[in-house]
Amino acid sequence: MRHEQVLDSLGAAIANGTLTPGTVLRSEELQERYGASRTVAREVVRVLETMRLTSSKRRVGVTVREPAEWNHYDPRLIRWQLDGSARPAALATLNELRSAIEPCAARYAALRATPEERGRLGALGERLARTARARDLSTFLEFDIAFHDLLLAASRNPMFAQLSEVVAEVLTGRTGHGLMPPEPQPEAVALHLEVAAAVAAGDADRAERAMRDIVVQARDEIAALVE
Amino acid sequence: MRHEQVLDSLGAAIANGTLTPGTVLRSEELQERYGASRTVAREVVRVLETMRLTSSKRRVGVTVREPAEWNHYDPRLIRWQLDGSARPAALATLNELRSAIEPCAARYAALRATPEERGRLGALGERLARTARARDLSTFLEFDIAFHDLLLAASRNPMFAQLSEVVAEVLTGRTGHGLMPPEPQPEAVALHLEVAAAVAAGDADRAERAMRDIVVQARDEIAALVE
DNA sequence: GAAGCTCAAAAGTACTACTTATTCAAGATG
DNA sequence: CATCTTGAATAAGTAGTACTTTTGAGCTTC
Repeated sequence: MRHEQVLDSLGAAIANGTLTPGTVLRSEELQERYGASRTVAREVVRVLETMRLTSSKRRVGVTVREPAEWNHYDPRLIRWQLDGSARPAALATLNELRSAIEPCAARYAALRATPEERGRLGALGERLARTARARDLSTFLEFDIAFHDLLLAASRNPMFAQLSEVVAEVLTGRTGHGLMPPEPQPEAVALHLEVAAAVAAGDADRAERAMRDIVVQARDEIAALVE
Repeated sequence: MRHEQVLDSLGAAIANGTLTPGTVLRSEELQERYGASRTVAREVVRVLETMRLTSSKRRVGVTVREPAEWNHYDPRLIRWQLDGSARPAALATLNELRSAIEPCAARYAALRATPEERGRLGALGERLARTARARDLSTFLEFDIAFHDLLLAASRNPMFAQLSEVVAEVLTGRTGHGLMPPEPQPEAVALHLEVAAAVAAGDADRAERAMRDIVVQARDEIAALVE
């Protein structure tokens, strides 16, 4: 419990630049600052070290690394950035990642999904279309996330599958931030149905193309809002 | 030092399935097995926990998680898999990841690279072409890695940039495993030059297309060898 | 047989002592 | 005067002990 508190506090401080790269901390100093024991302080530093947020050297101390060295795929680091001042930049980065992965994931899903997954994907597409017509934005988002989550899982690539949280974050971040049109766009819904159909048919090229259209649309949408 | 030894040993055992998911370890047991102190054992477990390879619960012990839950982007886990029996599967997964990311990275590099980077990319392309003509496969690989590394960095997306090690691993894995033709393919070289030219010109679509052709070629090459 | 209580097991936390590596500087040596 | 050696101080690494908290399992009781 103490461990997590200290870790979150220190990690967030580093992730958001309160502690700038090159800053040196001594472990004794950390114990005092957070009123934690040596054990807790050491283990927290170990964790930060495995995330490559810091590096420890004898006789020097714990130094904060450059952002370029961080392990940017660590879920915790992503969370710290999204919850802090770096949120807009983090969302942009994650959106780019998502737009790179998903078309490829759709391709492999078309090749590897189980019959059951193909069925569920179609069903989700249908429900998506229905909630879109009803203009129920919050359940639309829910089904949208479920759709992309299932697709990533069906790609049978663990590294793709692991990005489901990232995709969920990007999708909710978009609606939550008032960056979405008041109702789901008909073309987007049609493209989701197209992806589901292509996966059902095992047509990799078609699935990839349709998903690429989806992420390109999202990309342009965001780019337009940055203007 | 002790810490790293124990971590590598235990981590590799989990990553390669010697310790199957669901296995329960007690920390005291680990101390004995590796002859390490309580401190070392605890910190190793902490690290494995942050990599989501294990989960610790009071009164139960340290249980090995399902592979689906692991943090597959952790460089250490990637290494353990590549160095173990899971190597072929890991290389396939990483190759898919790489083929998804690089076209997108090329796009953003075309939009965001510094003038200096654009120049260096062109120079690397030239050197690539020269070593290809000379059929110097090992220095060709070296420049190939440098080319992709620079491109990923120039994308200005930290999550893309971080995959440079992965790309390097995939490229060397391909040549090292005797999976490459005895000499670099002329089309691949031409495509690299095309990417460099598109980036230099700031033509995002063209850069993305050329890079997609490169990774598709690599994908088909590997798919053909699996047959 | 279900609800609740007790006990023990195992991780979590705290603290102390000792070891090792590394920096910095003073002093020796050329 | 420059350079190399040596040594002391420092801060992380490792080891070990003691205590706390949680929780699963068996037992009791109604």
